[in-house]
Amino acid sequence: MARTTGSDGERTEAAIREAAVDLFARRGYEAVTTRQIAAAVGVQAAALYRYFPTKEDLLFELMRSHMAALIGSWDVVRPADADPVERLSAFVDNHIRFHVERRHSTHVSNMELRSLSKERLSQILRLRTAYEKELRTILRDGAESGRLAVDDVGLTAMAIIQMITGVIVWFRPDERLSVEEVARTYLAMTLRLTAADSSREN
Amino acid sequence: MARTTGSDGERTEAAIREAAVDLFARRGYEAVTTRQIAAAVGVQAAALYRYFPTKEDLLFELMRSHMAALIGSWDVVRPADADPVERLSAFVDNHIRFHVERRHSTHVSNMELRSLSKERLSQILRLRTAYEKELRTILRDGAESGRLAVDDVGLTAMAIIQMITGVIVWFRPDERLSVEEVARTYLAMTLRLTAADSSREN
DNA sequence: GAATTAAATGAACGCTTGTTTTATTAATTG
DNA sequence: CAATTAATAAAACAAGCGTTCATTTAATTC
Repeated sequence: MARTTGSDGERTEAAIREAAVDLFARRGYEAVTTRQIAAAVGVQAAALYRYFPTKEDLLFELMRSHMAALIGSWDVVRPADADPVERLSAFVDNHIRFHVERRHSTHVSNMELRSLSKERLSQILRLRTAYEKELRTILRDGAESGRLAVDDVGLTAMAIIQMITGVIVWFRPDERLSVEEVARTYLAMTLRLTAADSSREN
Repeated sequence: MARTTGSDGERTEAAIREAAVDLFARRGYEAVTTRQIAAAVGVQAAALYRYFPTKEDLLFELMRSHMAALIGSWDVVRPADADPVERLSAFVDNHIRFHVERRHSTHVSNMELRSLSKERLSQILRLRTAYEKELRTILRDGAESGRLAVDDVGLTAMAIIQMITGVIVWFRPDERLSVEEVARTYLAMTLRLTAADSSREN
């Protein structure tokens, strides 16, 4: 056999991405073989190389598109000139929803960084830093205007990011909690954590 | 050559553990080869098998002893019959200090769970659950006595654990912050997060 | 309908993996 | 000092790895 009936490049590539995200998230990049990915797609391992030059290229592309999607999703909902409390609320809400919907993808992007080459690692980290800077800016504005209590902007930003990203470790939809409830509870914790003063005075 | 002058089983085993923790933490269990561990110790790969039956046995033992040490360290400082706020403070403080001192070990225990067999995975998870239960108990007591504001005990426990464990991701000693400062700041955030009422009334 | 392009196969490559076996030397014991 | 045990080296093992190559078939184009 060679080319199979009904085969389509675009569909195959999409299937490879999905299978790879799923397997990488579940078993880890290093533990997954190209033959396992191919088997999940329903092709031979050699077929993968039509779409991605190497296994690492595949990993990198998954991470790159994940980070781009994360930044893009924040760009859509980001309040233009709102006060810090409102911006912080929007950030947390968007972050939680995005991560719950993309658990596997997030897992890969957070856990498999060490499998990237130096150059590609710093490329992904640059995207991550850009995203985290959004939160730091909100916290700084909040601290300066007195609407938020922030001892240390960098430390608080990391603490909040860790807390709200951690949702993917334990949360599974279809259980006792809905995404809405989880997002609301995390938002409440974040606002208490920053002692958010919700009385407007601008 | 065979046995080398000055060779000592206990020292070799300890060196294997240290080298393995370090390499597993840096590059990931699957990416590290037995030959790399052996090279870091200064022996041949076959020598490892005098001390650990398989590579997975080595990983498991590192995780098991890490979790045992964590639980043991809490046992030492745990306040017997103190009020919830004081117990929560002690828990966070101990957790931060332990994890900062054992970054590599924590990394391995948190990230390499999927490389364990089913049986061993549940053994480690049982230890982890026992540890986390301590926090949940504190939060429940605090909620019932009105000293802590906790919407959802399980969710809050996970959020706090994620936040205070996340310190190992970014914190490096010898930088602008000391362990004491970091522990203090995280404690302050935790207490605000739970809206801890520090006015005693028992 | 022939020529071309796209999509995939199947076999093979060189290399590395975790592990086992065997032999050898150092330290300890009686 | 002889016998035994502990600690290692060295070499080999089969299995599996990511990747390449030549080839074949399906779909498209002219």
